[in-house]
Amino acid sequence: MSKDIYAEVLIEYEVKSLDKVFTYEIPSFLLDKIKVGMKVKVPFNNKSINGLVLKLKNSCDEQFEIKEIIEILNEDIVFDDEMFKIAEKLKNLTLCSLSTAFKTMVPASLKVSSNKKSMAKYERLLILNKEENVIEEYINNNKKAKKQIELLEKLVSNEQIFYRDYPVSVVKALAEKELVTYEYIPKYRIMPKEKIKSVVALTEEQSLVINNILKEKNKYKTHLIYGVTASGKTEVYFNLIETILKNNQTALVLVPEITLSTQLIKRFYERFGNIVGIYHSSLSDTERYDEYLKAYRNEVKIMIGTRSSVFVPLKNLGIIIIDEEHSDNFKQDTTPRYNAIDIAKFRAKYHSIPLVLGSATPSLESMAKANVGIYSLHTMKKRIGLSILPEVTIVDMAEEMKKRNNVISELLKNNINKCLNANEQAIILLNRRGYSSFITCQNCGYTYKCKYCDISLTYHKSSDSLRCHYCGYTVIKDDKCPECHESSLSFLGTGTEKLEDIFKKEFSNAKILRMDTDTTANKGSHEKIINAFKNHEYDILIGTQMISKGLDFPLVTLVGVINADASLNIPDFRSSERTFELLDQVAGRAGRSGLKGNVIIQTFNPDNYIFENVKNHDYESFYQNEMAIRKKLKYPPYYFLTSIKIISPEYELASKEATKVKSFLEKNLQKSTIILGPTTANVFRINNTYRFQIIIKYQKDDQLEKTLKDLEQIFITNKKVYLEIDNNPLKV
DNA sequence: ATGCTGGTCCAT
DNA sequence: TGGACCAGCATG
Repeated sequence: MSKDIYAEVLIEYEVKSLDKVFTYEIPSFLLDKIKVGMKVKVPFNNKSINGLVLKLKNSCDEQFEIKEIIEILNEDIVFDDEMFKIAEKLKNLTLCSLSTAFKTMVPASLKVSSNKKSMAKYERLLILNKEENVIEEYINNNKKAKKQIELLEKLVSNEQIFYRDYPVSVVKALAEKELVTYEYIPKYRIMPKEKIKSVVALTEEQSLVINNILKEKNKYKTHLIYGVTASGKTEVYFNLIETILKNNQTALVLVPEITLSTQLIKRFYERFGNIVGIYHSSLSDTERYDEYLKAYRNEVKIMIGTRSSVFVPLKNLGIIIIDEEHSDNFKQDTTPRYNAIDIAKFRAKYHSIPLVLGSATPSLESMAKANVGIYSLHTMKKRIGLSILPEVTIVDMAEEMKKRNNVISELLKNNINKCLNANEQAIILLNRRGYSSFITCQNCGYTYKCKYCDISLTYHKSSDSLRCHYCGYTVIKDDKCPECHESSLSFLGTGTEKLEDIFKKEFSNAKILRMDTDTTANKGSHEKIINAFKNHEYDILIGTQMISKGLDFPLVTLVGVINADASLNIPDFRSSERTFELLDQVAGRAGRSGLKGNVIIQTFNPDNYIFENVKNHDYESFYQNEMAIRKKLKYPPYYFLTSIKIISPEYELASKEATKVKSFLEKNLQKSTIILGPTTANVFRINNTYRFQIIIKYQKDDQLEKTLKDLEQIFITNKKVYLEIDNNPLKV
């Protein structure tokens, strides 16, 4: 048999025009070393660049000059068959280049490993450096050094002590005598020394779900766990994973956002110890790389992470769990626009294992699939422990306006006061950050708008500036209207920042805390705010949707929603679904520890059907109502969507090309497919580029994939017009 | 993506 | 006539 002396190499440049393979010769000194899936350095266009070996072959009938591979780059990770197939899948789902697909799947530092470790996120854990009898002896001989002895005794009794827990002098003294030393431990991996055994007795409901899923643990199947809040989904996950581990398999757990899941992660550590890995975007590059490698080397058996961890190469995968499956965060909103759930399905299929989706408010798509039997549905209706569902009241703000209660209704005000008097806590939701959402001149009607985008600027009082929430463009506010030079600028639309001011005036004796993207910009500030509120250092927490999820504050008995219309009026067919979910979630923050909870929702549209459903905590009715609307309007889950944006810095060009795209689609897609547009996109101008949008609605169209690929091909050479194709977009 | 080619244009 | 500049092209 002749040796494979040629290699097909994928070039690392992420451009569509280079989305093909180039053949290289393998030099003799690398002949038996190069394998498919390795990173190599190759000469390309008079430069030496990185590439990935896709295939080996022993002949090459091509007529051009063939160059030699220079060297092998990183041998830590060699892509296996599954990774190749995932990359291919990702490419087909999102129409990205293969190179982009691979880059998306691996941590950034896989390029070339820079071995410098940042210690920033590490803690120094003290450990005893001598036999216990030596320590005892030291303790007996040095009775005066109280702090030192206290430290040593704690260590002897297996307590966790960190370098920072004691004065430097104390630790140094002991370290110099070589009695203690320390090791660096990644902060996020600090866990209690004792694992907590599974002591929790399962409810009947929980056991049933577990058994039903495990019955089919050796085949691909998507399971939807529809479990109301506090029904004990986590315990179900734990039990599933325990069984999988016993089988020598591994588990992948996806969560929407790591900052909201610290509680869950802690419980995982307590339960499973150091076989748990964490993977998300706020780890440093090195840390991400480490975690990735640990999974690859089968050193961690459970990986918890956000969207991108769906690509982590766990060995012998046995189950994939996606918690809060309805979350938008599983879909990436930059290219490649993939949905982690789709990738999870692909991997589950590849391994013939179960995929478990869990939520208290499943996405309509998932629930619809469960209802027609594509997913198997597991329902958990019973709440565990003390928590009782709070009472929800809807307030008609039109009525309140007549009484001149512009922001805070009488009912909300009374309830806040009641809450404060009882020394309990309140959460106030306002889904709009900044001070006021726009500034208009009362004299001439001038409104501040972004220079580059088609968006009104939001006023931020703390910096006395106006900011574009799309591109970040910032200007300082003038004292007078820049148009007519009158002092008639007025602040319209209330944001969290203004609300904080209003609350501070209205409830002057209460301690008020605000949480939104502006107050959580710094690392760790998110946790700080949560902890401060949990410790009852504050009475009222004001925030955007950030405060609606996953948080558990036992003393919160009141939840107020200032303006439910803010999210309801977003021009998107999913806005009702998002609002229901948001309100249901935030309502769940009230009364979690046996205290009775109250939820007050203010709206100008009290007749909207979703409020009735929110009031009764009635997901099923909401589902029925919303499904009827989706059916009528031909939206998902009844139809699939694809969005195509045609983007150009030249208005005329964008418009013209958009029309051409439309006729191309009409020519090539099936008759049953609906093509809408082109219309100007939701935000027509962003960063000085104009965007038109075409929406494709279809139930089944065999021509779609090919047509979209052809369309991309046509635009490859067009440097002035850019296409943005989004299959199954979450936001239209 | 990016280095190379070959053309245009203009000052020397 | 040489060089600055740029669009178009090929990259193994």
